[in-house]
Amino acid sequence: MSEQPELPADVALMWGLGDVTKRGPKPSLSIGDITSAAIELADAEGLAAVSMARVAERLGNSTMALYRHVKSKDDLLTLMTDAALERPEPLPEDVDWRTGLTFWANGVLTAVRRHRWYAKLPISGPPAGPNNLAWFDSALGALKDTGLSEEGKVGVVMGLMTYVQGEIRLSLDLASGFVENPEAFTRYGATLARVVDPQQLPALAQVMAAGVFDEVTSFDEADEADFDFGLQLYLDGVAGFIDRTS
Amino acid sequence: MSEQPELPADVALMWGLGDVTKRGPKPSLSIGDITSAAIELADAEGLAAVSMARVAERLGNSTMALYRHVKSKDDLLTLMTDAALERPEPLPEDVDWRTGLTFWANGVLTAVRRHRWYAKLPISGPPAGPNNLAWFDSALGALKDTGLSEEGKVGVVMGLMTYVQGEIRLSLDLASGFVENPEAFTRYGATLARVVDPQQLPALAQVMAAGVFDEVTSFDEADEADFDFGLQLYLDGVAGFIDRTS
DNA sequence: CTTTACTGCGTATGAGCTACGCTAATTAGC
DNA sequence: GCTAATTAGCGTAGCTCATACGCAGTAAAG
Repeated sequence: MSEQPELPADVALMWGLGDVTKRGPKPSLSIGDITSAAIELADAEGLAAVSMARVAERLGNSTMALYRHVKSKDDLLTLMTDAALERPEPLPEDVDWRTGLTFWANGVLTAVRRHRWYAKLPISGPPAGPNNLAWFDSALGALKDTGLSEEGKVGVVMGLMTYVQGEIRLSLDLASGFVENPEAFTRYGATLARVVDPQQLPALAQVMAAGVFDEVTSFDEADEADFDFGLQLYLDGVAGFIDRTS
Repeated sequence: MSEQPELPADVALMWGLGDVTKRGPKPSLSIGDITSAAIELADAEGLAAVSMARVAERLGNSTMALYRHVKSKDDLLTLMTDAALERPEPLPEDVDWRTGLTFWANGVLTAVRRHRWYAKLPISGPPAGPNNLAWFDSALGALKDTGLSEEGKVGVVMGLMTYVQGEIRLSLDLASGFVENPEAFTRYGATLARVVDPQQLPALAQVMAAGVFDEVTSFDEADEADFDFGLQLYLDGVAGFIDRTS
């Protein structure tokens, strides 16, 4: 009745819209419990540690019990991608779109940084989970007073999401690469020096000669600055777009 | 002698700078053979099909033979990330930086699109393989005549890489999500309608009311347009940056 | 009280990565 | 040419995983 069957199964799960039947034993597990346990495990020991057995163990249940609530492991991973985002902090009142989007982008970044495994999960479709949509809405809301068409707003937000996505992925991948093998970073300048032939890669050689890769940056700082630099460039572009279309 | 031991093992592998010893049987496999076989397999059947056993089978060798050339499966995946990029097409002569970077960005996109699994592989460190560095050099070269400092160039290119990375990942993830489960896309508008509460997500509801999600776009086209839209916004920002600093 | 639907779980299967050690090939040094 | 050193290929086996299947117990429905 209240539930048409049109919703994809995983979307229904994320919104907690399963069929509510009353027979049988009370479930001792909820999807939320399972998802949280999986997230805690991933936070603590990395995504590789998330096996159905380990998650079940953490919940004091058997491995196969999980399959009563979740169709497959991939299903669980999808749930994790939405749950990990949590709800966005509401935008500050009465700020211009640029401040709003900067706030938003930094919010996404810090939300995701709490879960270093996030970037390793594939995105299986357009945003559909409650948290993902809340973030989507929040970014669109920041463009409220720009006079852009709805389609224009979506384009701007998509581009921003793409940039932030890229930054997240790069940043998190590099961060875990750093933990695994710091040498690759601290010795980066030296490595390039061994390997780059100025004849073949002249522009790169020139950058190296200027000493740009010499300083062993603390990496987290460098990253933050790069993110903001690229973000502001993108927002400059958006500003031009808004001027042009209004 | 000619090889200091300073290079990380995987970088040495990518550049073909292993120690050259002469004793023992002639290897019947080269690292290049293994990498190519793995890439062909991934192209044909997806990344999940790339197991050490399948790769070995394709080469007519036993599984364990591979481990004489490659430290682990992760090692092999790292090699694949560099090899899959191939060499960049040289930039057209005498074009301005903007045309150059647009050409470059589209080049990356098409190179990577040949390998749909690319986005699923983690980036373990800063660009160090021969192909990665060639792309890096190519982008830096496009900024040759801008008067930017070397550091400024690196910043601009990093931002661009980040954007393109994000686009690649999103685009490829969504594409494979589409193959797997087209409904999630064709029914996206309907799904949102079921799930979005206009009170809680007003900006999103407004976009939906404007019908932006109604047309079932052919998806590939939509994607291409989005990429270019965001790219041009970013380059607008870069143009401003160049003006400001010269 | 019986039927029904549903939860939890034990078992088993098959696939995957890789440590270990053996065999055979090839070259270095004499 | 002969011996020792070194290395490639590979068979076996151990471990971890995801998950199909079916059984047993439980709570609501009739």
